Amino acid sequence: MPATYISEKIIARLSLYRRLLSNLLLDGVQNVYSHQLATMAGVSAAQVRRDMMAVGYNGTPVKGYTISDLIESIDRMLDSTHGQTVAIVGMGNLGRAIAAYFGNRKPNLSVRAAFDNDVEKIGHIVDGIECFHVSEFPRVAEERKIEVAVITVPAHAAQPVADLLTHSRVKGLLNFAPVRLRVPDDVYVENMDMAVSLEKVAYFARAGAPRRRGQA
Amino acid sequence: MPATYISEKIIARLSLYRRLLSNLLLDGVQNVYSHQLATMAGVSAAQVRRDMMAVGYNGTPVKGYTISDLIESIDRMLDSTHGQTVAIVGMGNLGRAIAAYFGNRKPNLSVRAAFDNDVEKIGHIVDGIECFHVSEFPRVAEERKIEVAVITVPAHAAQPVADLLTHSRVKGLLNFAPVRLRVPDDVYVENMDMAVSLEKVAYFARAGAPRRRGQA
DNA sequence: TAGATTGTTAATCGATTAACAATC
DNA sequence: TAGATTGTTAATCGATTAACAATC
Repeated sequence: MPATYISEKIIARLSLYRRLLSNLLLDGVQNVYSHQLATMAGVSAAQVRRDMMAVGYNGTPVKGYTISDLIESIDRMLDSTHGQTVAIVGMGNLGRAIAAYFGNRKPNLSVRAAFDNDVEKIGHIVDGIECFHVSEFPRVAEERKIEVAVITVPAHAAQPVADLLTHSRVKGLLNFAPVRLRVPDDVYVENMDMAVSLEKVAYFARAGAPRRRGQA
Repeated sequence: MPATYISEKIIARLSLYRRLLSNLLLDGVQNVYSHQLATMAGVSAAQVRRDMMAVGYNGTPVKGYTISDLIESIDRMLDSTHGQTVAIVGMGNLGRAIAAYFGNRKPNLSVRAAFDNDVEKIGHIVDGIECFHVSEFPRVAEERKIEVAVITVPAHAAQPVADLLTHSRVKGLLNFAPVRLRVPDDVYVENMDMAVSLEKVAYFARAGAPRRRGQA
């Protein structure tokens, strides 16, 4: 692993920190200490300080971290300079819910197209997002420079869809289908496996919640 | 940690194994080797063998694992003997999508009630699930023995809802709201943070997918 | 038998925390 | 200054894998 090795976990934490910091800023708070941010994020203060190191942002012993500057530093780390375009594939219940959730919230990471194989849905604009037939994906992906896709199709359709997407320019998938996708090495897949997650919750509701490391 | 310490990760893997094994069984496959299951689950063969130890199930060098017996062993580990009841709180787009997704699929873990604060929705049956006003949660939770809840309310409502649920008998939460919930120590929370996940995917789509340990 | 796979331990790996001199 | 917090290293922790005798 190179010196600049960035783990998946730190990226997740940075994304969370950024949201928490933005909310603080809206409340008029301007500085924050590592232990405050740690409490909000559910991690240890040492973890926060280490993450700040990774971001390359320095605080001061007296004022802690300046929130606005810190957000900028996280932006530099997480955000693409040119912006990224997201597509949602599968406009069933879940796909539409996610379209509503993500629809045009951030300029830097915006949902710009939806796809389905139901002819009824095609051509319509749902939550401000234009809907195409799946077969049009290669063309639209090229036009709109789609690099990231959310898969919300039924389980049996997920692998063929993933194949189609990765043959276009897609390099990242957020997969809600209860299937492990086979993709090329250079494609990143994050599985949102709701069935597995619910079973985990049910298990620990019964067996008792395990102590987590970060929570002293 | 006691000798019987069971981590969150192994529970997630067992849940995944079980689904994969069920699918194999439907295809008429009766036995499976550790390396086969490992490939399907995206983990190493050694990991699978260690997990089988944790489950207490023994295979044989010649036939590997007998799928039907293995599923039974996983059932014994993951499932409650008396069944568990799930509620969905927040019947917006996402809540309804999840209701449709989980609605009455498994007898052992069934969604038995939904809650919202919109008077329009109350009294209706959506996807076979009865909908109540949130204020009725304590009563209905007691009647239907609800131990697990899925939170799909807007961010600002999530903490008050979590407070209400944990004051009833709920011991496990699957939280879709982009908020870290404060809950008593004995309540387990699994966060499904879609915004964080999407940002992770966007980052690694750009930076290149990291090598994962399990994937040789 | 011969050979692939198993159960199981020891070694490895990576992430997290504890600790503390430096800092403002 | 006095005191709380920072950046940073070393120690700890837990999870994963490598390895191999035992097995069928």
